[in-house]
Amino acid sequence: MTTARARSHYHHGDLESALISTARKLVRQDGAEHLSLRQVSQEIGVSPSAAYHYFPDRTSLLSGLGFSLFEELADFQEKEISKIAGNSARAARERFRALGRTYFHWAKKEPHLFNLMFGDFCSLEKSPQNQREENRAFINLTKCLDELYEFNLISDKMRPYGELLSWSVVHGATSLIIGGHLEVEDFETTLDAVELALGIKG
Amino acid sequence: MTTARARSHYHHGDLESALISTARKLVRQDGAEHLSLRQVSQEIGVSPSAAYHYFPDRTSLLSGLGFSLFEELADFQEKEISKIAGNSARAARERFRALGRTYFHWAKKEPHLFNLMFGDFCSLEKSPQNQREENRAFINLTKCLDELYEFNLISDKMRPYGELLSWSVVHGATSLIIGGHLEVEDFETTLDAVELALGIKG
DNA sequence: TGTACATCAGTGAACGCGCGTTCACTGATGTAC
DNA sequence: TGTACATCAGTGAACGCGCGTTCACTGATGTAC
Repeated sequence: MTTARARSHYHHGDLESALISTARKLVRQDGAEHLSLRQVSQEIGVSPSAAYHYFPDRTSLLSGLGFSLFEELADFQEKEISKIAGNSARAARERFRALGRTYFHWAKKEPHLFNLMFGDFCSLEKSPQNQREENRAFINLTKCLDELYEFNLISDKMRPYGELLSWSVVHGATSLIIGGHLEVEDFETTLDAVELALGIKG
Repeated sequence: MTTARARSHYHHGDLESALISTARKLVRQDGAEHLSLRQVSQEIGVSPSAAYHYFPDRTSLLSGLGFSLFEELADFQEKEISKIAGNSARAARERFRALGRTYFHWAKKEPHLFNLMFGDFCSLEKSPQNQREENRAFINLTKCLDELYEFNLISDKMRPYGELLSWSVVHGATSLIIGGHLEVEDFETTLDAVELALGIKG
């Protein structure tokens, strides 16, 4: 970006990604509903109309940001998972919990961004891109459950419900906690409950 | 309202509740972020400043609406539950599922309202009133789980997780479905999973 | 290597808008005597 | 029962604002010859 910017004062060089990252910064602070194109442009130091070369309107900038956030979450999860090495049952269990924890921690750290991804379902049209990134996270979950299953840590009866149950519980607890309806401590208890439910422990 | 309105053309008679119910109507259509006091006033046929006798600002009107929505949801759940009579294990199970279903159906029918209650966590300050109404729904859940427990339908091991697990799963699946990340059919599967998890069936 | 020119990526002024909120006001109400 | 008056619940004009979006434009770039 520094080099790109050095090219010229007139041409920004990488405005599209600057728009996304500045939008990220502002949504992070104020929430998606307060994002304005003018504010984004001003922050970058570019005229208000420049953005229209990249996004037809405000909504599609938010969509673009949404996509990049799904990427970001998946990256974050994969990075954390990869820290837990080993082919043991123990490691598999830890990876499973890590998967849930990273989801929660990310949301807890960035509630406004989380809300853009999952809360403002109406302003965010469901693009095929988002679908794809979501699948990436979903595939990670499936891999993790398969691994547990191979170690006989999930009962046959429960395995088919693995993805749906895990994602719903983790997402639900996360939402309710950042919404102030449950306590932070409840998250680990919830993970315990899922493990018990799947037969992983107990 | 008709009689109250008939009193006079100048004095509305019941403006406070008219503000809430009109706000409800508009949020229902357009989402909370698009609610404007001017629009609400205009809809009622009252000057834009009249609302300030009842709500100090836009945000507190939304809070007021939020409170009334928690009431509404609890009412709806209680009404549906009460349709299922009987002191049998079977009835208890049906009441449990009904509790989850009403939550989901309500959200599915009114996604914008649901989003105001649970999604826009940032704009809605957590009033003691909301707390109370939420408790009402929570108490219904506890009663239902206790009943199942008395019929030996929940294992000792899982009973302590009952509320947390049920609420998280139901809330999570609901959010993900109205957000377009899961399919409508997944909701019943999710309920099956919770029942299996708690030991209610299987 | 130098130049003409199409294309790209910005500018900046202007549009019309609806918004939240304030203020001094006034019409209606109901109560005390 | 009638009247004076404090209180309540509205009015409507005005404020200043930031917004999304459009448009004709221009400066920079890079490519073909």
